[in-house]
Amino acid sequence: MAIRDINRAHERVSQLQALLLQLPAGCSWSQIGGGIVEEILRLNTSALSALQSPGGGCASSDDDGESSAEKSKRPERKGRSGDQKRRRKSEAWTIVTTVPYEDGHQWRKYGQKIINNAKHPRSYFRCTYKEDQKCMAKKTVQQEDGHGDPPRFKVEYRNHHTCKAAEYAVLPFVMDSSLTASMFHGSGFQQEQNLSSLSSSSSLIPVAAPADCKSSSLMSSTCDPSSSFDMLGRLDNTEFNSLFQQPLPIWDPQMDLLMVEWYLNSSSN
DNA sequence: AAAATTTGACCCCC
DNA sequence: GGGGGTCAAATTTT
Repeated sequence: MAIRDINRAHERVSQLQALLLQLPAGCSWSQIGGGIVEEILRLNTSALSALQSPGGGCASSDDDGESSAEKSKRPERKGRSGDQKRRRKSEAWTIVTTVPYEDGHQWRKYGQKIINNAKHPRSYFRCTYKEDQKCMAKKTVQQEDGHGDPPRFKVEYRNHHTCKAAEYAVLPFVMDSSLTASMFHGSGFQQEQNLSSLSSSSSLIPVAAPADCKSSSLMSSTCDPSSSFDMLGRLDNTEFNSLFQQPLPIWDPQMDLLMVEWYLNSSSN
């Protein structure tokens, strides 16, 4: 479906934009690329709204007539004698996002399951480098019932990445809209000066926000309700402090995940 | 050919 | 038993 492809392109360009923001301030590549990215995002958005005008009832077509009469019996499964101590508590954390698959890490899907009271199946992913680097990170993705247009997904993570690739990963994420809006509008955060000061900071934290957050000056792309990735900015520790009224932990490869945890904790109140 | 996904079977545990 | 997580053969993609 064309709309899906455009949405996908939008996500990827947004990611590219996130990468560009990491370049040093005033870097000409960053500025040129930023302009290009902005234009692509604009084109995507207008193409999307053009395509979506004939109100297509995107009733999720549930094709269920799976007439699998015969199940080929698989050879016997080897007894699982190797019992590794798996009583690790294995802490898990979840986020809600419209971009569940692109989170800066590489994942390999290893299963999909229909869940009892859910309309959509749940997908299971593990880190691509599980084999060669013993990285035990996993995640689970499930689309929430209810919305259709910008579908929202619950992503549950287990185990932090230990692979080398985690060092370079960036995590743009989207979280609950009401929470985000209140954060960006409160706390006397000056919205006008952001882009320049943000891009000159040394250690930056990726932040993304949903469509209904209108303070688009944080980032160069504009907010559009039909896009799945509306706003993305980066904060240094000073800005983080004033925005969230909390000291910024030392940056490390897992910072993205720590930040998500903090968001979630502060929202459950 | 190699890597990733799909998909039903298997397994654990409530 | 059955819900849900995982395995791995078959299939698809690159």
